[in-house]
Amino acid sequence: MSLRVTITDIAKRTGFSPTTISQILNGKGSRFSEETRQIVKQAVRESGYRPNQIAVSLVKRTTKTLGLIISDIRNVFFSNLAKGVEDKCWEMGWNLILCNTNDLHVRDLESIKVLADKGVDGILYAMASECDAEKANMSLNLIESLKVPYVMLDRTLGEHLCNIVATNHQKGGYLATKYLIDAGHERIACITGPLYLDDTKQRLDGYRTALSESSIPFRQSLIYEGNYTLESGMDSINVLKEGSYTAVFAFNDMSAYGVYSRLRAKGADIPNDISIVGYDDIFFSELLDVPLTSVHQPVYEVGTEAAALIIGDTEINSKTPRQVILEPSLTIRSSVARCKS
Amino acid sequence: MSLRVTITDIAKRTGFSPTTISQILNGKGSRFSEETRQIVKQAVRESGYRPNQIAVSLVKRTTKTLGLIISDIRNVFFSNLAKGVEDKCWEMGWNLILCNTNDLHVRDLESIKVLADKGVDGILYAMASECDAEKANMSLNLIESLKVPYVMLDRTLGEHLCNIVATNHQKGGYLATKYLIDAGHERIACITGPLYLDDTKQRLDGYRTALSESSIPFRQSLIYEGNYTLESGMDSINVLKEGSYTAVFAFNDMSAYGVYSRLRAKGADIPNDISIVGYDDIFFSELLDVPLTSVHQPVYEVGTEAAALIIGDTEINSKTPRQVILEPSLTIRSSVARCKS
DNA sequence: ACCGCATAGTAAAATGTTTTAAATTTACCT
DNA sequence: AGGTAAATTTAAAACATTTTACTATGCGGT
Repeated sequence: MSLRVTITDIAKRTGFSPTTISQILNGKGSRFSEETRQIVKQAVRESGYRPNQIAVSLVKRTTKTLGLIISDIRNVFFSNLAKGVEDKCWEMGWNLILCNTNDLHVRDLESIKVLADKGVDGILYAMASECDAEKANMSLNLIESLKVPYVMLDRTLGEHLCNIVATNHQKGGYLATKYLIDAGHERIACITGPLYLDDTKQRLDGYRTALSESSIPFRQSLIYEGNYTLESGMDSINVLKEGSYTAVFAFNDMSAYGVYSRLRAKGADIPNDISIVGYDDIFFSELLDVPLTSVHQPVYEVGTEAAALIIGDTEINSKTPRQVILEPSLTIRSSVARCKS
Repeated sequence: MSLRVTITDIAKRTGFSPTTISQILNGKGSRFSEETRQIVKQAVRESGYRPNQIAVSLVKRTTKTLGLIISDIRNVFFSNLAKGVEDKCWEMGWNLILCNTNDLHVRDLESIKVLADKGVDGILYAMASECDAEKANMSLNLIESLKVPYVMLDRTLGEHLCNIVATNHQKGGYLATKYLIDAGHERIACITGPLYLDDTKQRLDGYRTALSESSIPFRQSLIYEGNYTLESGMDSINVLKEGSYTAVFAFNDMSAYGVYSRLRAKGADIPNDISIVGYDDIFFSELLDVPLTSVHQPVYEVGTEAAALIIGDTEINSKTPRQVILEPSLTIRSSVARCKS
């Protein structure tokens, strides 16, 4: 009384056994007469039979499905990532289950369990930025105890050795800073993300490296610890001492928009009074009144690479973890001018 | 030899039968002694047993999973929608499989089949804008032949009667136009989407209604048929006769950005020379140099409503189709000024 | 001692496939 | 004919659950 046509229906209809149908359809047991093959294929075509993937998954112990855990799909960073993942999945005939955690650690945990229950063949995990080292370890221990292959996305976590595909944040920080230095800037304010995050630290490290390479002293007073929001970008301008910097390097575009709008509101001319470099190279940065120069991360590719890593090699967790680090580049627009002072 | 602990493991461990374990865990067959219950629950807790959802799905014929078919998750419209859907799914203990079609009809079709194969309990379908009436019918016939409950998102399709949750496009078109008229504008250019799409037609209808309500003649020369892209917004300004309009109503924010930037490049002062109203109320519209007034659609709510519709009622397709129409509103910012001429 | 009934628990079937090992049929060779 | 090898095809088990229908045990009442 089932709605869908099953393999047994095809069997009855053709007079062969389910085994025969299955083997012919899967190209196994290459010893069927050509006539039988044709009959079976014909019946399948006519009836529109398609194997129930739930049953297939149960016996094959594989779902050809990936789980993606991110904090918010509305964030363009994650939607780009998701697009990359989904495109690769499609290409390989896989599917994607999306889990939005709203940046809540507990939802990270619950999502991992649910995905494991659903039998996904791999989890792509962009850890909540709410996670400190302890919480991160909790997530990773859980996922490992569940024996689901996984790869971390974008964000490394201190000691824990695991598969990861990310962009080179140190390099990104360096690129942006070096560009400003080359334009003659020495007093470069820095709007960072939360400093307990590895990627933030790495960007800051790149900033310092570029500075010291040009023998420019590092000044703590030019560092503002933000949290990657528009608001924190705005706040930074209230806090940083006016006139103490000629350029600002914001660790993401969103906070760059914040400094941009606050600076403008104060009557500053961008880039002639203050230069700005962002990070992320969001599409909209191009549309700003003065288009924003920004560090471009190959986010889409992070998605495709990560998916490829798992799909190509489900034995992934038995081998030594792999680290794929993609290189950022600088998208030069109009928000930086030569330093006049 | 399976990795995960199964119900049989719990059965052996406790000395009870799998039936007992299952019934206790599912709160069925209420005739077990309290002692037995405790023993079983204890064993479950200690072993970390969680039912294999693939097996559960096979027997229960339900997956508690929704499929979402959209053209591009990077489009903020869709990521908002997806967020709504995912949030509702999470709330109800369901999951979401995401299918990106890159706006290709063939991928719509294939996605529908794959989702049916995976046994999703419902499909949320935002039809590719590439679809004309014929293709749309093909999709709908397929999905109906597969007997998967579904609801169309945002875009209606002429004759085919089905569940749909969408926003009131006619009202949106009216709202925007009326606002411009109230500001004294009479010659209002209109940058539409493809005119074979129902939602475009409806917005245009709203525009005409507002016009005729104020006895302003409709002029074909002020209509530019775009395709919802930045480029088509830019192109429109090249095509429309300069000076023939004092305001423009773009049918989405993206094309509004296009007219905005082209107009600015020509030295126009917005809003004093030309007023602009967009449609979508994308987050970034607020960040523009002169923030864009735009029709706000409750996109997130379209997602939650649609998910709720299916989750709450899997018998959905046996009943008469339901239409949920959400109302748009106008987000007023700074891109409209009183008409001077 | 037997009946009826409530209580506590379980065996077996079912879900739709794949896979393994075996059965059947055909063909060929003496 | 009889035997063996090769060519086809299939029965049954397995995957991990839930569900249906049944069994077993004990107890009170006559």
